[in-house]
Amino acid sequence: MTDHEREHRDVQDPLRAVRLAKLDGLKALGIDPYPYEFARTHEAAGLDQRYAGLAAGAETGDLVRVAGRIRAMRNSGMFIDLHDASGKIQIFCHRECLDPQGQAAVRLLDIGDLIGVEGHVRRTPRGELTVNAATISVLAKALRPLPEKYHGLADVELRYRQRYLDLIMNPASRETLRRRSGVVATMRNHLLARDYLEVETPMLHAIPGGASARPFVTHHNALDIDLYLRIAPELHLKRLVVGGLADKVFEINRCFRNEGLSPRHNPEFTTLELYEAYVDYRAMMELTEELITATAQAVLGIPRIEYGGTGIDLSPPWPRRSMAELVEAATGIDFLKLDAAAARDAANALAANTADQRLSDEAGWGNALELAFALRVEDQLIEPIHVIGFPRDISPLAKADRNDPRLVERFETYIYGWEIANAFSELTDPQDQRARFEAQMRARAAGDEEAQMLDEDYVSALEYGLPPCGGLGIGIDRLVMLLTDSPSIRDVIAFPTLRPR
RNA sequence: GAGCCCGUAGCUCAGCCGGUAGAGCAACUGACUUUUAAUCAGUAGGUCUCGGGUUCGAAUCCCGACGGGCUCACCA
Repeated sequence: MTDHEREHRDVQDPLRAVRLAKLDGLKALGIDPYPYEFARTHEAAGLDQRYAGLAAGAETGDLVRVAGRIRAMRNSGMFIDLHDASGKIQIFCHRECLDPQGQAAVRLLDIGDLIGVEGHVRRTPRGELTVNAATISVLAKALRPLPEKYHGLADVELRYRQRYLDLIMNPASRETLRRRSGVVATMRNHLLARDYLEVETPMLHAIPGGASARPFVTHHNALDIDLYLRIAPELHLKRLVVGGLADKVFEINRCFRNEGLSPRHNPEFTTLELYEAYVDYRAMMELTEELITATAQAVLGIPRIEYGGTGIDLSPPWPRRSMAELVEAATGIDFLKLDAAAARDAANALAANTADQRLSDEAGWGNALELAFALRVEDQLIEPIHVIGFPRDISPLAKADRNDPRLVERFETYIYGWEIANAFSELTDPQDQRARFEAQMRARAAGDEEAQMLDEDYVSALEYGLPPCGGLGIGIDRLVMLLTDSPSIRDVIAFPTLRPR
């Protein structure tokens, strides 16, 4: 169906025609169905709280003004359930209290309309807190009907495409997105309280760096150049530390990766990235634990989550185990004792039983260890854990391990088998950084589309001197999934990417 | 990108064993004036996602397209 056909059908829709006729009826009464303001005195939850002690059957002389969306009408409109963002309040429309224009207007109201009501507060004999409407203001006439009141909007596609309807109908959807806001606010406040400076760095990059991923390409007309939507803010944030803008910086914002969609991948997703001068990755482990337990505490009240029926205790400290150690525990193979060729063979042997990927002959020792980890360890890491001892060849921006040149000072934090955080002792040696980039460029030339590109200006920045520095990234969407028991990333993103209809 | 599953009234769903489509809610008409998914009586509402095919006959069987979900691959 084309847009034009859909629009035509909407115009033909009898349910819509009825509402349009009522709209005209309201105008005929001299009522503006789309007015400019309504001065309300209370939200529903505020009234509930204030009148918690009001006895059933009791009336008050208190005049209040409330506003919200009509969600139900009973007894031919005599009782109206009015919902606002805070909750529900019942409205009573009776000729003994409601003015004549209000009585006429009620007959033209529909479920879904937004109205404002002024009236006295009472509690009905059956115990429902109620406003006896003296006047009714139409605040927005709805031309489309709401979904079914009991089952709500269940169709997942419609829930994502018409999130506004989902939010009207499904309290759980409102709760999830409110918790998301709570997570972000908690992290921001936590970092600001620790003297981190919040900054914003470019979304449009000439060279997409800071991660291994395929970027979106776009075009700037005036400059006539292609630009890339950023895959990570990392390199710009460290430039700010080089400049001494602050010793601690952070950014909470979107990244874009041109890869497949899944219940755990949206093309645009939100990360927290932060950098702190003069500390190493061990400080980042402590900070990760602080931030995540603080958010759980803020939105759940306890440092414990329940995800898909699995209870997970987030209480710190979390164990720190090396990738090689975990792989050996799972497979009996000590990759630290293998050379690159043997490691490749061992990892490929682990993949042999499944349809999994295999390593090419050029793959390094680190790629082999990483594959073994992904195949045999990753999804077993349910309780929070910091995986340390990452291979150097898959970590071009991390400083070498102090004791083992094959490794770097990097960790990833896993919860429920998902990578939630990724952090390093940042590589600050410009010559080493150039060599790492060059190795990436060779991998790229060999066909690895996700290998990182050489960013000359970033190397220049390092040549002016980046202090010893810890860096940390936390994936906000997945963290929110865990904290809201959401099975799909689309549940925690208000407007997830969908194919246009 | 591959495999499996789904698409019926505005919404939630039956019907799928082929015989021209049904319920509840929403809407409309009326009753009822202290209800709580209000109730009662009645009315109206459908290119069964779209396009082909098989058949006397297709919502139902087959093929294709479109949209979605899940799994896998890439990845956070």
